[in-house]
Amino acid sequence: MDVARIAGVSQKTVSRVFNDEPYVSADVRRRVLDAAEQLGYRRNNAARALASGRTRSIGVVTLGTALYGPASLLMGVEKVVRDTGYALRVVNTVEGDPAGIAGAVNSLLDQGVDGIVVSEPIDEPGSISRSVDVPVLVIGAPSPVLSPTVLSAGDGADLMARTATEHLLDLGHVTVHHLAGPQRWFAARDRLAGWRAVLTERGRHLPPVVEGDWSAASGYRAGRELARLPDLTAVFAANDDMAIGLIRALTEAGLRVPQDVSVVGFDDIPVAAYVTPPLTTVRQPFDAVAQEGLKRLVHVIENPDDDPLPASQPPVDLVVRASTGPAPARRHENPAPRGTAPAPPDHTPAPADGGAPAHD
Amino acid sequence: MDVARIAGVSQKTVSRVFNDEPYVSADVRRRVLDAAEQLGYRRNNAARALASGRTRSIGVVTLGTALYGPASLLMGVEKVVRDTGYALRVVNTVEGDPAGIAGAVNSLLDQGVDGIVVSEPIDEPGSISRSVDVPVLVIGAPSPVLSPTVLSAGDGADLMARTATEHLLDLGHVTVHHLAGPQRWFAARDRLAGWRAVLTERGRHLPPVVEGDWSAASGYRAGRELARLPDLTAVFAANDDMAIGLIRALTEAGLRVPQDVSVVGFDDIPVAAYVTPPLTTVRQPFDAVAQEGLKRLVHVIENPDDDPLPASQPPVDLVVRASTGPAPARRHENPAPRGTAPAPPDHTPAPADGGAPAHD
DNA sequence: ATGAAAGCGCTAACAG
DNA sequence: CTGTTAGCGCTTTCAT
Repeated sequence: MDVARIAGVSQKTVSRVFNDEPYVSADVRRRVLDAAEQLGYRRNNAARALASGRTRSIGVVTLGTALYGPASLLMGVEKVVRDTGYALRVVNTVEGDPAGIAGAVNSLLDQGVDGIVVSEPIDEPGSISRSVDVPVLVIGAPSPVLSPTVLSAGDGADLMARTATEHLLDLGHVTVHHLAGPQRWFAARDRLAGWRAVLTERGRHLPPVVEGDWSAASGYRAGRELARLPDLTAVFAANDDMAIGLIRALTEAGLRVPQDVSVVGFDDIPVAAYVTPPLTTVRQPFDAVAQEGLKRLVHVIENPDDDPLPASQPPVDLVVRASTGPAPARRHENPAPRGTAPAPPDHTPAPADGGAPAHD
Repeated sequence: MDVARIAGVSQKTVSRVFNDEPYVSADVRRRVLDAAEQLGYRRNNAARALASGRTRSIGVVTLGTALYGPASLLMGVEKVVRDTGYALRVVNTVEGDPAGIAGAVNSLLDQGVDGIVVSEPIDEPGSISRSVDVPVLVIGAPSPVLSPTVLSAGDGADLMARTATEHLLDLGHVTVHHLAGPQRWFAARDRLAGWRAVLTERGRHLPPVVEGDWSAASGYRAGRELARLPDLTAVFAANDDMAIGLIRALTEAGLRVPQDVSVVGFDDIPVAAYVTPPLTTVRQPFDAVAQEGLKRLVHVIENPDDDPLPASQPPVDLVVRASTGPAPARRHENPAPRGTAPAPPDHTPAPADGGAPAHD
């Protein structure tokens, strides 16, 4: 190593300097740093990885979509990974890819990573638990792989769904319909489960579930169906995009939101406060989830023998805007003609703020 | 190497098998593969990289946002990188990070990559051209780094902006206002340039530019200002999120879209067809751009001596929906009271479809 | 068609 | 505080 020669020290000493190890005199450190600077020296990661057995990188398996949720999670993960000094390797799983999660995890293992993050995996039929030997953090799902250390994060979805449903019930709606996400996604299943639990607990009628694919287009299609239901007064949509498509379809069918039908979304995407009407929704704490999960993953990687750090539940954040309001007066017993505005019953509270965004 | 021993061959032969090199008899190949399978052998990438000097990985520098544009680009890049057998390393540049692009590129170089993709860089003051020794693909901007081989892709923004502006002018609007993106972004500057060029060419008045930060919230704020302008009849917004916030503000101010003011967005985000009114916008060909750019980057990496593959311009895709319509009759000379519906002049074409999504 | 020897650039383990 | 000796698992180069 040339740096060592120029600085007049051994290779090992150079190594010590660059790894911030103790026991290097200030003088020697200076000389090494100068020599390195002068030579434009940059240490070779491949060699480091080979010699030490650690790659100092973390792999993440994501869905190949630009959907707000997964994308936010990925950005959150990247930030923490970088902050902790690791490098990030990314592999997508494509829906319909036979290899699925297992294939993605495998390719990460081939590349060499010290830990793996599986973000919002979907339930691939073929992806049976392969066992891996590095710690794994699974976000928003039960673990699809076997590993000596499996951490999980972001599993508050069902509680958030409960809150959304309860909000609607508390406004006086007799029951709440659900526009679900694709049931191959755990995230979609959890939201459905939370919704169902609340309705069941309160002894409410469980209307049939309509399933979308997360897109506004699918929400629109579902909305055309739902608009025909005479007892429809409240819908909990599994994400904001579908809620927006749904609202468009309802509006076109002559139903007013929220006077005739209330709609709650999920995620709080950036435009949610600015669509018409501004969307009541449950904000997902993507950054917090990513950050906390990664901290724990890195801790396990670097202290394999310690007890894993405890997980914490982020608080549920229901953002009430203008797409939800009190149930229309006995609409299900005495259906007013669609598109007509029944005078709001005077004992119910006024709808939430009708215009300006609730936050920013 | 155990595989070699069990298969009864030399280490080198195992290497040949795994690299699909010629001159291995079918029999030997079988034995090696069996032995590897049996041992659960997986070749060590660090050692490969160390010995060969190639890491078989490509690094990408992205903005740390979940914005639809950057996120779509990243997903497109991931797909091609995976398809070509490379691994993907991701580093974000955070706005305000002093290290900026240069820092991100540096960390990628430290990690070891065979090529670098810089996606939609912003104009960091301090990030003066560092010279790097691997090929670089820059998407949507002039190159922020010096490299023996610099490729570029996705620079059709200015043409797309022209098309959006022309669409508005062709509808009879006297001039077009522009709600710009943050001018530190090249993407924002290109769109502004395209808009300005058209207006100038046609000898139209150039109204002052309002600058947002890509968010719906900033579009909303801009909309409140713009709503006060008596001659406002058409706005070209630099992205869809801002267009949505803008429309909300205009609507709240009593202006109808498109009867009083026409709005064109940029990107064609998935909800664009479902907001009210459905948004006329310019669709960005993110996947095509990523795919074509990466193909060329990989080609350069693997055939350093060949001529680089030629770039191609994707066609501009203006999606006309319901947020644009004919200019109101002489609104600037004889301003109708805000919020009133002037009867549409009968010689003008009807606005585009008012409801159902144009595509899916 | 296959093998032997050398070495990529670093860190681990131990000496001094 | 600093140096020596090995060797990580592969590819390279040259033999055979």
